Amino acid sequence: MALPDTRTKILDAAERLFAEHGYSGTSVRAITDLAGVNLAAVGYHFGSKAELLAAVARRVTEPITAAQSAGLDELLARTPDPSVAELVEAFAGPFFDEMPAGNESGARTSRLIVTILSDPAEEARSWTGPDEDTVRERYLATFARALPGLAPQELLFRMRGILAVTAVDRVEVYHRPSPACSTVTAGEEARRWAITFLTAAMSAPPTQAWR
Amino acid sequence: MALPDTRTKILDAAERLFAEHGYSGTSVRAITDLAGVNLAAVGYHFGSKAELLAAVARRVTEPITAAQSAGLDELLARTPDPSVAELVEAFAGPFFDEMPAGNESGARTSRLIVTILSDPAEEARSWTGPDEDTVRERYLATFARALPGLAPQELLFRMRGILAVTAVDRVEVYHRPSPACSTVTAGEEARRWAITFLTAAMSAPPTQAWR
DNA sequence: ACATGAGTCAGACGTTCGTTTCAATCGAAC
DNA sequence: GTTCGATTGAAACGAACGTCTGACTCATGT
Repeated sequence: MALPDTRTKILDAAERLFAEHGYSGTSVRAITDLAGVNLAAVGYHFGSKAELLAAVARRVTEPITAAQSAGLDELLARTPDPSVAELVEAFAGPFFDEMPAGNESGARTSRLIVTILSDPAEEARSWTGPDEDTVRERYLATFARALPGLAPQELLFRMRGILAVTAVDRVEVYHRPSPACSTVTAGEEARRWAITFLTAAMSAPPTQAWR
Repeated sequence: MALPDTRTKILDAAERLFAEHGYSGTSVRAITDLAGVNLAAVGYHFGSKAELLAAVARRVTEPITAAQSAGLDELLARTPDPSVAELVEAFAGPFFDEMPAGNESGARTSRLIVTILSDPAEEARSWTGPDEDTVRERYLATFARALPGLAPQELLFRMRGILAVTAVDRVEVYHRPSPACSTVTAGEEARRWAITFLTAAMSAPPTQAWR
């Protein structure tokens, strides 16, 4: 078993700390301390704190984007016109697959995605590649075929809703636990709830007629 | 027309900067510079940066929470068993009312709510009062009556979904003024779309049977 | 006229920030 | 054994951070 190299140790520590405290709230020193490496190693391997964040973000989102793309490929190979439920599953599923039930690192990964997506820091918004846009456009087009009569703007609104629910659900928007729900929701259960919730939402009749 | 006093000027500037750059990303000096007041005024009027955030957060959320509470009162006075659509409207509506179409300060308010709700900084989580919890519990109970057969955990999941959609949609509105969506950033249209989306989602059949 | 107290001011406190420097170290190629 | 590029080490850089101090302003009450 080979020890992780300095670069990987930095990425792991940064992933954890960015997820817990955000970009501005995490110092380079805290990262190198947790990683057990020298302070200058961040500058050497990544150039700057902002580029480190970009590397962390890419490492986390790449498998998700790839799974979304592969899922759509499979779906379209099976049937030319997938159902809304199938599309929701293929789009939202990979977010949950990164977080198996009881897997602490998976929970941290989800938390990281949310933190980065919602981080207002300028550095947290300029790391995306063209893949994310491509996948989103492909799903948009397929959803449009499955939901005729829905105006493009409203479809876009609903797709943002998918992202919102899958992502923000991972954060405890209510930071206080409700007395009604003391038990933590397991990953698999949340996945099924989200699919149910989002499939119904996506299938809603158009708010206003279009065409 | 009376000029705003120092305390209000600080609150206004802090609201804007916290919304744009988050808690950790905003310095006290940036706030006082924008407000045109002395640096020490923050310490004098609020004690610390964390307490300033709490004051900003309370000023923004209080009218929303009050409107949610009043809306539920009206609804229950009209009918003992409101529909899911009515409940969604009463719960999610006030978030949109804070952002009239074309109102820049309203957009900033929405952005601030999201930023504070999702800010991982410790200081961003200790400002809520008991009102938010009370209102949430009341809606939870009424939703539970309108949706028999839905497990409490799944109901809580769905209520988080409401917040996720209303909140994160505002982020996108504020940050991505893409030309395709510039016309739809109007508050009233997004409001109707959200109600449609969320009513369908809340009305979905339970994922698993309960009781 | 004078004392009072809330409010404002410039300035400095010690700390932490991201980044940089440069010497020391290592492994492999020659 | 020597050389050399790649990596790590300790230390320091200037800037910015949140907070605090003590003097100053000024309307108000006496």
